[in-house]
Amino acid sequence: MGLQNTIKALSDPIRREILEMLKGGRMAAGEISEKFPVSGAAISKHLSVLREADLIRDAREGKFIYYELNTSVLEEVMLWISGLKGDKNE
Amino acid sequence: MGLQNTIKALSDPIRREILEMLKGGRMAAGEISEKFPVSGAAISKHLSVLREADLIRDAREGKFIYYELNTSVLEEVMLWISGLKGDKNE
DNA sequence: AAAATATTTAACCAAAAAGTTAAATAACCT
DNA sequence: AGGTTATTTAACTTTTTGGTTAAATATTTT
Repeated sequence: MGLQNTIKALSDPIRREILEMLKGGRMAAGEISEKFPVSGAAISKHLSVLREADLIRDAREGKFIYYELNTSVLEEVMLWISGLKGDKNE
Repeated sequence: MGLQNTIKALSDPIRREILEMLKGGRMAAGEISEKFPVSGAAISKHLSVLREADLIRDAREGKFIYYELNTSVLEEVMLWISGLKGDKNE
């Protein structure tokens, strides 16, 4: 966990796009997967990177696993960047 | 260039540490290099990743090449994150 | 219980990233 | 000019990342 995991998770364009999709609300893994030209297995791995970074949370509902955005860990990134910029109001 | 390059550049811990060091003012490549347990060549490559992302600027002065922090491109990262968080005041 | 569906995990592969040492550049100093 | 210092570039190796297909797991449906 921590900043390193968060930024690493954000460093892939597919993962960022997944997060953007989830901004519109929770989605099942399959729904997410449909939008990308890569295999479901590849998306599943991206989802687990995002989950390990705590950028998303999952909830099984029957056959489906729903994913939803968790933005709380982004605060740490914002703070780090603000610190670098030397902002007064972190 | 763009968000992808910036975040990618930020995703390595050595590179982030370099940026933090430069917060204290410009430093020559060799000075930066001393602080890390990797070769000068490795640091030189990190510096070029950061330079290509425009996170640092370089200026030769005689034998030395000084690097300084450029935080302006971080704005884009902040905006992207803010957008994800759905912030009103971007 | 067997078949179908949704998703992950395993085993593997290729491309990218990060490291190394040695050679090339560039500027300074006798 | 020749030697030393600072730094980068080249060539190469190792590790990590992101992808694939096939098998495993979980759940629902028949």
